[in-house]
Amino acid sequence: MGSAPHEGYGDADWDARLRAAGLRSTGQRRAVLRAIDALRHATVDELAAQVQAELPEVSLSTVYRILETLDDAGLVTHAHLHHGSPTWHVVDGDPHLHLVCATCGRVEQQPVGIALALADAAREELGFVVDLRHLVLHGRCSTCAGGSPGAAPVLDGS
Amino acid sequence: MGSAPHEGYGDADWDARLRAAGLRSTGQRRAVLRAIDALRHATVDELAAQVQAELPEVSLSTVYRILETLDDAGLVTHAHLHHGSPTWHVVDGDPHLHLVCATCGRVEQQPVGIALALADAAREELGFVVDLRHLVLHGRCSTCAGGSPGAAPVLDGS
DNA sequence: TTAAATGCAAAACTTTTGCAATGCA
DNA sequence: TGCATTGCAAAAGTTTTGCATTTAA
Repeated sequence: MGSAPHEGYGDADWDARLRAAGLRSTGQRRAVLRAIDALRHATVDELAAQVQAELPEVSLSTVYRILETLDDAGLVTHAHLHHGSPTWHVVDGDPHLHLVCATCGRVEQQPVGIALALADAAREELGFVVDLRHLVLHGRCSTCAGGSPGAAPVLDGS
Repeated sequence: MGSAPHEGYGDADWDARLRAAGLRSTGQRRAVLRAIDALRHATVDELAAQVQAELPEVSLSTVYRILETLDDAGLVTHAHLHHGSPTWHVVDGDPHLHLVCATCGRVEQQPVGIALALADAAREELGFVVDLRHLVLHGRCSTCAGGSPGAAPVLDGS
């Protein structure tokens, strides 16, 4: 798998990845994969709407079942970026973490590099092996934080 | 800002903290605070069960409303440590982050110190102000990771 | 041909809301 | 007493499940 952030995938790619994972390549599964790829960070109902724009007869329960299957197979993954529904995205060659702004709700992706030192420290000091793909940083983006790059980190309270 | 991790609070403390926050001190609110303090990391239904062991007539909707009120007032907070329900805990003088083991499900708390460098880097390189109180590290604890402190961080895939 | 996947509907579960009764200040 | 809080029940929203039908291999 390549390492450029996002070349876009074609149906043939999804077909191949499904088969490589030992899964049947169905129209519904390819449509869900296309939807996740197109929407980047989407909830179940957003994905279902996108899929149903093409294939109206696809039911919501099918989308749930497909997501579970694809997650188990490692083709997609999800993170709990907001309250409620998890957010889904494609697993490609570039591990990344998510930054979620508590004010405007925007989600940014960043390469995991910024957190490698933390992962090393956790492993060496605590014996804890961090899965950086599931790392979510909550806080305020540069716009909402007032653009002052020197602001103190939010740290009061527990 | 006290630094002993957990001295335990009495009813008088909760009463005082509620009043200091401008809230009425009701039996139900104090019971919810005691339950959160006793259970450390608990979901709504676990808290409701704990509260109802003492005050059986307290309804689930009241627990939801109390948690929202206490969260707004800054007396408690919550994190999405697992799928589904958020996990609640008391806000005391010691900010901490959570380590969640994907294998055994255990939750550890750690002081935020280990992540200060990450917060600094995010602020300086990206202008993003991280709220360390909401930081959750998913991965494998020392027991489940096989105890080998040199294991590579989980980093394959997206 | 055959087991896996899907569509539909119902069930299960979680969280929120309306409103009358209660209780803190 | 007055208004915030609570209890109860119903509603709303989300996710799962059962089963007959369809479909990929």
